[in-house]
Amino acid sequence: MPRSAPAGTADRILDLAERLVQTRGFNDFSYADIAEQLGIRKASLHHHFATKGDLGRRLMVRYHDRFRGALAGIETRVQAPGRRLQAYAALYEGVLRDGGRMCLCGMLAADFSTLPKGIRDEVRRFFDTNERWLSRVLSAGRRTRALKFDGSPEGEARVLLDGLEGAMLIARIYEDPDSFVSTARHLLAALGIRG
Amino acid sequence: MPRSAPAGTADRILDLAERLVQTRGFNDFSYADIAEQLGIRKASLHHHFATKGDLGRRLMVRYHDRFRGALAGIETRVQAPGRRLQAYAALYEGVLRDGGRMCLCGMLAADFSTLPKGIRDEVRRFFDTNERWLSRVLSAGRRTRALKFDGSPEGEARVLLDGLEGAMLIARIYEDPDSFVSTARHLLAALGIRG
DNA sequence: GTCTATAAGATGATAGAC
DNA sequence: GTCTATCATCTTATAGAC
Repeated sequence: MPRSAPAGTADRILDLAERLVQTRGFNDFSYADIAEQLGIRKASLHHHFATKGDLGRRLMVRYHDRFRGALAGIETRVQAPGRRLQAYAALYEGVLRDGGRMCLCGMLAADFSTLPKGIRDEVRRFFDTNERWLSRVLSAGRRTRALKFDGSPEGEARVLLDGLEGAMLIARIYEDPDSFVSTARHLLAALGIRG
Repeated sequence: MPRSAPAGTADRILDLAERLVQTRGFNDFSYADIAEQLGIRKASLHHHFATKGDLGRRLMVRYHDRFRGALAGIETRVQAPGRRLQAYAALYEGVLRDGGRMCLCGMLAADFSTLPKGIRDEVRRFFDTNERWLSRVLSAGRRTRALKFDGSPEGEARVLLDGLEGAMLIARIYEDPDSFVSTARHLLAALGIRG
């Protein structure tokens, strides 16, 4: 397990790109934006990420990995299915409150038709991961009667995912994170989870 | 009430721009795209819409007007609150099935931070209209016990709006309109509406 | 209302020196 | 690994003829 020390230029580039994609979209930031904020020249960025498609794909992979880590962390720290879903929603809330960011993959979903194929595949995989995780939590929760819902866990997982992404999307334009929290609470309450 | 005859160049421009924004986003289409599809030169477009911001704003106003018309149409044709909400969801479904389009305003919500102020205001107004309409239907529906929900009509309206927008956003990347329909059904079922 | 011509700026990307 | 210099291309927008 080498390196994790002074962050590395590549990671600092990804940090800046991540924020830019989350707030402006994939096509509405440029190498010039990153170069300026990093205090480096545009040409140097190409040494770390040959093309913008490259940058985007590796950005997605890192985000996906981190998100998987966050989900694993929830499973370690939190046991009750209802609390796990609350912690899940809190992940989204944190992103939204951090500078009015959109979920990286929600933003890329909007940009989808203009993305290089490699990035598209990663975006789908991200949502697959989320849906599977939610399905498992929902399924286990219903088995122990901690959660209640009709229909398939997969369908219910999609309702949650759709609702949280949409709530984020719209709360952003009103600069009103509380609106997101309200919808999240409604969605969880429908499963029998009390705030 | 003059004119509605041969569509007019301005309206044909808006038709093309509308589809482009809904599929690619506001910053990812150009005057060149429209000029090509319309068989006209780029410079001629500026005669009808001086700037791209102009085009976007007038696009929003037209979309908002039409949507208001569609909502009024539902109120005329459909009486039961549950059916009205089904008809409302069907509006979204129609857009999604028409070439995998995103709701115009959902797309502009993603583009929000890069939009000219005039367009931003129109996008917010659009969502305001939707939320008010939904609130009224929900409120009336609960009064007659046709619909059931806890909390405020406004909060419930936002849950519906968020859910439908998010369901559209994600169904698009899987090219799976049925996924949207599934989430829409779940959301309506939670209000006591049976398909 | 549409055209040609043109402008000024941004974009992602490359070559080659240090 | 970063730099300067350069590139072709695309972007919105304008001037002025027809």
